[in-house]
Order: sequence, then structure tokens, then C-alpha cells
Amino acid sequence: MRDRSPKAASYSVDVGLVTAMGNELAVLFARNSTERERWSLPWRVPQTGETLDAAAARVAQDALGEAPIWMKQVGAFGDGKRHPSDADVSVAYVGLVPHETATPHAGYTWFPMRDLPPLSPRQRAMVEATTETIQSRLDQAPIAFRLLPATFTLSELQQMYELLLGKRMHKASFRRALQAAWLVESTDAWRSEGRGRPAQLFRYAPKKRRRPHRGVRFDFLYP
Amino acid sequence: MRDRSPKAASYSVDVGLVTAMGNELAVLFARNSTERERWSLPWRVPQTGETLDAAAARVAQDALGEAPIWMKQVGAFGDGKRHPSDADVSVAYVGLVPHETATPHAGYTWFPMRDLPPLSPRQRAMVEATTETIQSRLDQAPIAFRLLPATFTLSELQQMYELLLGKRMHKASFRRALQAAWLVESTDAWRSEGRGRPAQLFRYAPKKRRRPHRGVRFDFLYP
DNA sequence: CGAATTAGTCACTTTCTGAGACTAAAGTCA
DNA sequence: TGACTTTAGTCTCAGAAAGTGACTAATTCG
Repeated sequence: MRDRSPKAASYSVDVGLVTAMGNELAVLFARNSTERERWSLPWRVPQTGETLDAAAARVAQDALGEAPIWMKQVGAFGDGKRHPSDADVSVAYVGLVPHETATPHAGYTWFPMRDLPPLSPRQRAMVEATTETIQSRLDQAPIAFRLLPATFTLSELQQMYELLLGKRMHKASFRRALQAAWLVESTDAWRSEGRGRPAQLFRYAPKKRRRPHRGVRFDFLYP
Repeated sequence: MRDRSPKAASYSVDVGLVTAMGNELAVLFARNSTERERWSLPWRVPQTGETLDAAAARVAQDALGEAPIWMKQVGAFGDGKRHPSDADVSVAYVGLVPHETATPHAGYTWFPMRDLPPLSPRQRAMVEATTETIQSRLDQAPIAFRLLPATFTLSELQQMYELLLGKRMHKASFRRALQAAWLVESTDAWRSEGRGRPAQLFRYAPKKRRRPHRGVRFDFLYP
């Protein structure tokens, strides 16, 4: 039924490569070769014996010439109808890339999250799930740190969190929590950014600490 | 290469059906027909046009004659070598079933989490990911409530949380948090369980409330 | 009846967090 | 130069949230 190509694959691995462009997040899309004016997430049909993780890493490599600093599987998507590879199921991954080192190969373009090109339903679902995965894992993995260059100011880190969480945060509270987590160490370098007092540069350097033990949380509103 | 059967499927949908048996969690396994003495998660190859969610619901239906009260996709697994269906990739789901209504059909058996039968690497990975999904979503979805019967005592609810989180909790703190969440309402029924004061029965009935807005969390220990 | 057992609540203490005010170090501009 | 603006970084306080032990209540057991 969906067999337009002689050797239709049954599943593909699609990667949502995310970076922070200026004031907003951006996703990398590939120009679709078969249907013009269509964009899709970079994808690949795994070869025999190739693991899903390896296929995802390969997709990123082909698109950027570089492996993302953090990758994670988002899930399998099979409800939509159309996919460039004619796959029944697409396994989606998210990969994070600091914008400084993110130079797409020919045929790939960054699109800001709020201005995406027209996408098929499944592609759109995968992009949405990608951002949800990022948001839900933000306190479980050093996602914000991975989107920043190796050294950064605390204001830049806070702005990244505000971008990812979509809300403003209080400076003192943010830094207090960061201190308690032993995640950054200061360098002896400072950055002067035009006006205002120069900011100290920090690097991500997590230290041993006791696991925070908290009580129950009932954070869900409805079933 | 892995084509031992004439029509090998490329992917399957496997469901980890979980219930609370007495003092511990249990998962439902199906006796493997092709390899004797082997057990596997209930699975199914989706028909053409069947969505992944629908296939997972169907698997649960076939195994228990009843739909789980809560299901969620866990992820796609493709690193192992062997699967009953010869599938390259298995899409895993988790489904929750209160033990009262959980009567397996013939060929299916509950195994307690701590005493699982021998499993292939992929099957084991799926079961582990299932429990991780449950634990990580415990504060995001009414998982514990779904494993209990329609009415329950607060002590039973707390014991379920202790089982799922693997740690003891303080009674007063637990109830204070539960009160603040507006998730249960009392019935006028009481249960006398042998000795001790009878306990009031409650039902899950979430009420409107303002979304708890918390600050940043840096809960990860290492990259 | 009194001891034991389980349910349910209270009050106290400690910790966490939001918020505003404050100091520090730069640039801008009259 | 000196007042003003801008960004960085710190301090402190008040209110909320969470850990803890002790208390009362209602039942069974002997």
C-alpha cells in the first residue's frame, strides 16, 4: 500500500539536532530530495547489525560532520502516514549541539523552533516530542551545559535555562541552587561584554556530592 | 541472516504489564512457543495501518482480556540479537494493572521483579527500562493510584509509593503532601483489617489546583 | 480490663526558596 | 571629571515546604 519504492524499509532512525541560536532554539532539517519544498529531520535506515544508537550517531555525523555532545532516544512514532523513507515506524532521537561548533553540511538548514517549515504529522510529532524530552530531562542531565560553549558566564547559563524552560528566573535563587549542586567551577578568565561589569567564566565540572533525597511529589494535575 | 521464518517482521510491539503482587511488583510473561523453557514479554507485530498504541493495547487485551488503566511507550530497543518474532527492533510499552482485576489468560504468568526467568538481553533491557519509566514518571502521572483498586486506604497508597520508590516514607509528611495535591477524596466507607483501628477508604479524584511552580533543579550527579 | 496494633493528627524544627535590596565594576555622556 | 546607566555578584529576610517525634483514636487479643 505504501510500497512506492521497490525496497521499502520498515523503520527509520530520525534525529532532531537541536542548538541554541541567539535567543531561541533551532532544529536542523534536511531538504527532502524526493518531494521538493519539503523538509524533514535527518534520517537513516539502519544497516543490518547496526544498533539504533549507532545509526543515530551516524545521522548526526552525516549532517554536521561531528557527533552531538549528548544524544538520547525520544521514542518510536508510527501513527502518521508519510515518511521520506516510506518507513512504517520512525525511531526519533534528540541530539544537542553547541551553536559554535554547529556548521551544517550542504542540504541541511537550521530552523528556529517558532518558525518551522511545513512538516508531515509524524515529523511534527517527533519535533514536539524532542522539545518535551529536553524539557522533562532538564533537571536530570546537563542539557543546558551541553548547549553552551566549554566556558560560559553564569548569566549565559541562566539565560539558557530560561530559554529551555520558557520562563524567567530569579538570579539569586538560580545561583544558590547551582552552588548547592557543585556542578561548575570558576576559571580565572573574565569576559567584558560592552557595558556593565565583566563576568567571570565558568566551566562544567561536576563534583561528588550526596544524592539529594526528597520526599514524594504529586506534580500531575490530571490523569 | 536472521530470516529463519519465511515472513520475518522488522519490528514488534512488546508490552511490560506490571502489577503489584503483595509486597512486590510483578511483570507478565508469555511462554515462548518456539523455544521451550523461554519466557518473553507479550508481543505482537502490528498489522498494516495499525498504530503502535493500538497494537500495544491489543497485546494487553490478548494477555489479560482487559485494557490496562495506564499505558505508555517506553522506547525502541534494537541492540540485542534475539527476539521471538525475529524482529530487528522492539517497541516497548509499559501497562499498569491493579492486581484485583489481573487474571492472565492461559500461557501467561506473573513473575515477581526480583525473580525473573532467564531472558534474552533485549528482553531484560526492556524490563529494566519499564521499571525506570515507572519510577521516573511516578510524580508525573497517577501510577501508584492505577495499581490500586478503585478505593484504598492511605496506608495502602503510601505502601505502594514505598514499593515503587524503594524507600520508606514518613506518614505525616506523605499525607501532608497528598492533602496539598487535592488528588483523593474520602468515601464514607471504612475497612477493618483485623487488629488496629479501621482505616477510611479514599478514591482517586483529582481536583483543580494551581500548577506548582518550582525553581530550577540540578538533580543529576554525573554527565 | 490492659497491652498491642494500626490509623490519623499535631506541633516543633530545619531546610528550601522567592524576593528585594545592596555592593562592585565596567561604559556613556555631559 | 563626575553623575548616570548597565550588568555582575552577594546578602538577608520572610514565608513555604519538609523531616520528625509525639500524641490521640479505635480496634483486636489475651
